[in-house]
Amino acid sequence: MFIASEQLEVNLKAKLFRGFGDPSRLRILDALRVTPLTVSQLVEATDLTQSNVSNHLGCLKDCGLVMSQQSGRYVTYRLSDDRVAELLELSESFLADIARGIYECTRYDMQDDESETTLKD
Amino acid sequence: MFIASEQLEVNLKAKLFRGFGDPSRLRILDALRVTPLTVSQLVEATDLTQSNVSNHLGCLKDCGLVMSQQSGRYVTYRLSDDRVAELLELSESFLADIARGIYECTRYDMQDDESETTLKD
DNA sequence: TCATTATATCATCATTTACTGATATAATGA
DNA sequence: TCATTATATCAGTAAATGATGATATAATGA
Repeated sequence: MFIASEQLEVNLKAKLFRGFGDPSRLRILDALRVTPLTVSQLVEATDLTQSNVSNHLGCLKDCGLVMSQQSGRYVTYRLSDDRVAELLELSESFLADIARGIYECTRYDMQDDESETTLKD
Repeated sequence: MFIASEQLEVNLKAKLFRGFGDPSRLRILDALRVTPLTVSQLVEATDLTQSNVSNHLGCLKDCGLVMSQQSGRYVTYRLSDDRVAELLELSESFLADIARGIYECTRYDMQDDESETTLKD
């Protein structure tokens, strides 16, 4: 049995991470790390279609990763919090080391092309 | 046009975040934050089925979030890096503030039951 | 050797997700 | 008002994903 609020928290956290879990959305977020941008600027920056960008922005907003501000017919999106960028940075630092580890560390057992991380005993 | 290595990096990052992007996997990771555990201990800790846990562990390993160590017929899983826990902590801190913000900040425009984060202008 | 135990893998099904193209909404300027 | 522009939404489709039950593998102890 699980406490309802724990369930809720875990679901919310999963939703948050799923916001980051798509290459197109990561490209949108990467663009917004530099500066706030309108939808059409994001379309240009990412080479995605307009409807695709709008849909992803909806998802990102729903996950709380971005916020939007309308002025005239433009809607400008920005990261909603410094920790969004921090999460991206931390993941990049982690990935860099994972990649390094896979090539440097002989205790890692690589098989196939997948990045296996089995620790030999 | 996108540089191939950028594409690869973004795909890898998306894969990493998708590892966190499921409630069952988050519960597994939460359990492993405290201490390394065998598969059967994880089954008990999470109330998931054995095959479900094994499948999720495969996913987590593939994403580089956990590593495994076999001893006898037991396989013990642990978080692969401190930054896995750090990413979880950062997301929790973020979610806590998002939730607080939604209730406290009158500049946020809530509609429906969704956690809207539209900034009024 | 044989039965048991721990874990992994596989096929299947239902659900979710991402993308596309078309259309709707709504602000602007002529 | 009308045409244009910026953005959002929607239906349809293809692909990915998570859960389940059954089965495979492989280590252990009798």
